[in-house]
Amino acid sequence: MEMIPHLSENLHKVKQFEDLAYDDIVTIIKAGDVLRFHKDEAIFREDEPCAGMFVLIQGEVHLLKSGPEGQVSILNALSPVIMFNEVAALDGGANPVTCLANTEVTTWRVHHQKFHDLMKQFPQIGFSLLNILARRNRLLIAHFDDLSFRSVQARLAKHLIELSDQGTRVIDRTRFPNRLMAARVVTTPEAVSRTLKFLKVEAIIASTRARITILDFERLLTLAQIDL
Amino acid sequence: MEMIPHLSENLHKVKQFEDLAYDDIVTIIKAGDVLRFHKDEAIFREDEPCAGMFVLIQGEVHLLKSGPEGQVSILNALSPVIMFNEVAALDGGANPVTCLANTEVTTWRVHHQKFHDLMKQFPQIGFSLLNILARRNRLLIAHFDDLSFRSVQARLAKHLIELSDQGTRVIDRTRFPNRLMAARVVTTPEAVSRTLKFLKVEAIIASTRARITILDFERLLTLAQIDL
DNA sequence: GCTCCAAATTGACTTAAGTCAATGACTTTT
DNA sequence: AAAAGTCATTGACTTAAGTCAATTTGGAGC
Repeated sequence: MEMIPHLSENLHKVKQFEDLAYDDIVTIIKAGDVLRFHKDEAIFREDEPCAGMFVLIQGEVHLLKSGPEGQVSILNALSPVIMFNEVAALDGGANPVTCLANTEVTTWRVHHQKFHDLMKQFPQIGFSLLNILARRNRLLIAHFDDLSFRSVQARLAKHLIELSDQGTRVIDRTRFPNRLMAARVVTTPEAVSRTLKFLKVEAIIASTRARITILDFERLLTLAQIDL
Repeated sequence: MEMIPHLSENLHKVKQFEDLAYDDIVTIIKAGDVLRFHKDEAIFREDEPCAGMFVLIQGEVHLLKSGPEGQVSILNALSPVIMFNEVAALDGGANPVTCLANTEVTTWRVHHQKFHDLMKQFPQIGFSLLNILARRNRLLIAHFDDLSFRSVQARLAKHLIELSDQGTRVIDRTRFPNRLMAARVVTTPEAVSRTLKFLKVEAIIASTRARITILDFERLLTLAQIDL
């Protein structure tokens, strides 16, 4: 338990836990375990019995759905510090999605019964969970909208905007290979390649094997069908 | 306020309120208003400022997203007694979806600030909201899965199963015209028509202009890619 | 009965996007 | 440096599903 100081610091960053005293945090930490995963390892899989409530401490994880022929659609990419699988932990049902470690990953986990005990003991956890769930809901509704009304081109344009939102206009293709973008946009790597080529020809992006640079944000927004 | 006894009975059926005393329910009712809507009237629209938290008392409402060319994708059809627009009420953001009255409708509504006051006063509301949100989340994840991996044929097969789940093997086409099924399955009325014809030729359903009868549940499940 | 109407059906066509296979470019290993 | 491996790119083809425009159907009302 030499990890408790370190962990408590991390758990404290989880919005649900931010109003709690140090002693309470220690209590909470003791209710769960630290689990580590290697890159590309499955943390849990959809339809399996509830794996519990996780907090991502280090690394990056992907929440995804997999199709009958091994296709993969990514719902969300998570960075620390954040909760996940809270839906299954709440209702005790099967994991709704598959969760893969996209890097070396450190998590903290509580079984869902214990999680319920904690919520009883610290009602604050439950209340802040409401915000998380509301946010997740909005994200999922946005996905529904995208898949209902946007073409692959529009979805990819939107995704490029999102990727560049978090920093510069440059996207490192070794971090985001076509296969990964395809999974996020719900299409194939070939379609990504062709769409990127189109954007390149139109001088909306510059693209080498190593990186994509956004040249014309305005037109990308138009293609993404985003009206401001 | 002659409606209070009637309303209190209805609100009591909302899971969030079931543990509350009569006096508390009266307090809650007074915090909101009863609103009525005609068939096909908009109760609120997506992207507009938070319309508040609603409870459906009577009638049926559709939660939907609308596309740039007037297309419509239905996320959910609600029957009493149930809450809706809780996401916007929680975070105070814009309504995430459009809500249409599918029949004459009676609702009860609280503005989101008052809703927050109520949650403070009656924490039970917040806790049971967690369950609702978890359920909504699972529904949305299922939609994501459907749109990612299932063809129109598979989605329609699934929808027919869902419709017949709630009763017999017979579906009244005057209640569920092609346009409506298309909106639920995220496709066009023509595609619904063609798919129904295919199912008819394959003797999986019988279909007249008035009603659809499911003949072969097993094969419908297979087409819907549902494995039990 | 007949008329009118909205919805369903059907045909013909277009199109976005998936599939499969070949090639090319860069990286890592040995 | 050669070999192997991975990923991107491109071409050729297929296919599911959307579009548009008749045409048909089965009421609802007269």
